[in-house]
Amino acid sequence: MDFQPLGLATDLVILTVRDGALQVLLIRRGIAPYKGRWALPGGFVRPAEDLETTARRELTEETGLAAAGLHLEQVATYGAPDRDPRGRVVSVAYLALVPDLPAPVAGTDAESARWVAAPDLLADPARLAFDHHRILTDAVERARAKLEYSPLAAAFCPPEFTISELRTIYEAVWGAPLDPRNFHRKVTKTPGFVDPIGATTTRDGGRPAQLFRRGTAPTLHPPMTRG
Amino acid sequence: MDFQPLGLATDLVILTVRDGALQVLLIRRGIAPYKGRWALPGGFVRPAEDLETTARRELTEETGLAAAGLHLEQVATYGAPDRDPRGRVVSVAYLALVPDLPAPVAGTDAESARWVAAPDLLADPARLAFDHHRILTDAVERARAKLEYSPLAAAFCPPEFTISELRTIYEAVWGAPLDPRNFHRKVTKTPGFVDPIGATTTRDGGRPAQLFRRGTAPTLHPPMTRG
DNA sequence: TCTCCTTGTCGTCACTTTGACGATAAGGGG
DNA sequence: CCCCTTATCGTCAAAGTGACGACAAGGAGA
Repeated sequence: MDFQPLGLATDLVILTVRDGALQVLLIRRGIAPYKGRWALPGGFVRPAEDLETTARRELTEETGLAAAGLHLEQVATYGAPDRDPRGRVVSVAYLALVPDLPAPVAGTDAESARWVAAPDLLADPARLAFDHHRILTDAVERARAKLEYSPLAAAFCPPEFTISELRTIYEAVWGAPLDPRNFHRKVTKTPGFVDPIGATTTRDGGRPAQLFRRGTAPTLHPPMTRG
Repeated sequence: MDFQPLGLATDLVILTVRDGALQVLLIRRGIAPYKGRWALPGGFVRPAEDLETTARRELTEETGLAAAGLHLEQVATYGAPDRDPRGRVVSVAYLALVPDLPAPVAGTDAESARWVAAPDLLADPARLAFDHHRILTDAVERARAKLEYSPLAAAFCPPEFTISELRTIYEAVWGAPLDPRNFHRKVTKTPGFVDPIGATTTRDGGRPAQLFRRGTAPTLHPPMTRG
């Protein structure tokens, strides 16, 4: 066996859609290195703790949300020898998708945790600590790709949602407007994407809209088309 | 910092297409645990060695192939606390796609390294050591998905190949026959998938076939359709 | 050499899906 | 009650797909 001085951590890319924009949860680092800089939330894996358990624990700690129902998936692992100046730290990155709920950044003071618009971060490779810009880039690309072939956009929505609300998610994540009529047709005709709940809502104004729940299909056939 | 007794390893899923079938390179374990069982090739990450460097080094060691031009990508990281009875070992899995070349399992004796048909392995969760069945499952699914939206099938081929040879790759990886005429139309009409080399070959028998090289498109629009 | 066999490549045709966009439905606010 | 907003349905042409016929161009064997 080959044990060496090595830290194992997970970093979280927690995405939500607020005010029609894709946002990432960042924390301001209180200690060196990169003290005072914004970074992805993360932490070390405890002995005998599974990687996903670590990620889910941190997700709860940072957002105050019950992590049980939230979507969480592994994205990639980053292990460049010099990625952390303190020593060898290998980080497993996870992507979490959370709905835009009332109590977002609970449990931490507002100074040190914030939602930040993803496009701004992606445009500036130097704004985040460590290699977190790369992690964020990979995670956002993963999310964008997943919206194409999975019904995962619903993970950004409350349990019951309208087609328009779902479209808002796609537009925010993909960063491009979609035709409401074609989107409606596509979503309702793709088997297993959404199931009508039988009720309507007027919370978006205008004509009352049907409410839907996420369907059971693991993948969409045919997929949604980007660009 | 939080250093704990921890091993960091990489495991390789090296895929090729031989005799029209998708095959995986396995090695027979010479030491406990799982002594005598078949397993994915892998090894520990050296101090100050990048993860991908480790993977590429092992790819060369196991196959005898110059790893420079081979496709190698990270798949996922497996870190269940009990996945290795010797202690906590976290493994980063990589997927390699190699062409069916004359000197496949060089540098090792034939007893301890072998190409094995992937479908057989996938069908029997108990045949591989550790959690390697899960790793293999994830890696093969990744490969199958990538053939849909990327020109990666060419990584299984020699630099110059015919459309039929490419179709053989798809059929082997997806495990289903494809219509030669529709496949030909699709491949040649998808921009950036393949570029004609201007020469022909009769190595497949029958009418001479155009030779192609892999195109430059990173993704296929529209994608190839499975099932 | 000629015929047949094998594989490669081009076409056709019906059907589905997509993108663009007009039109109508059904609430709420003045 | 009119108008504004959003929801939802419909239409139509263009593009893509699946099924399959037909011909091209080599090699093998009679």
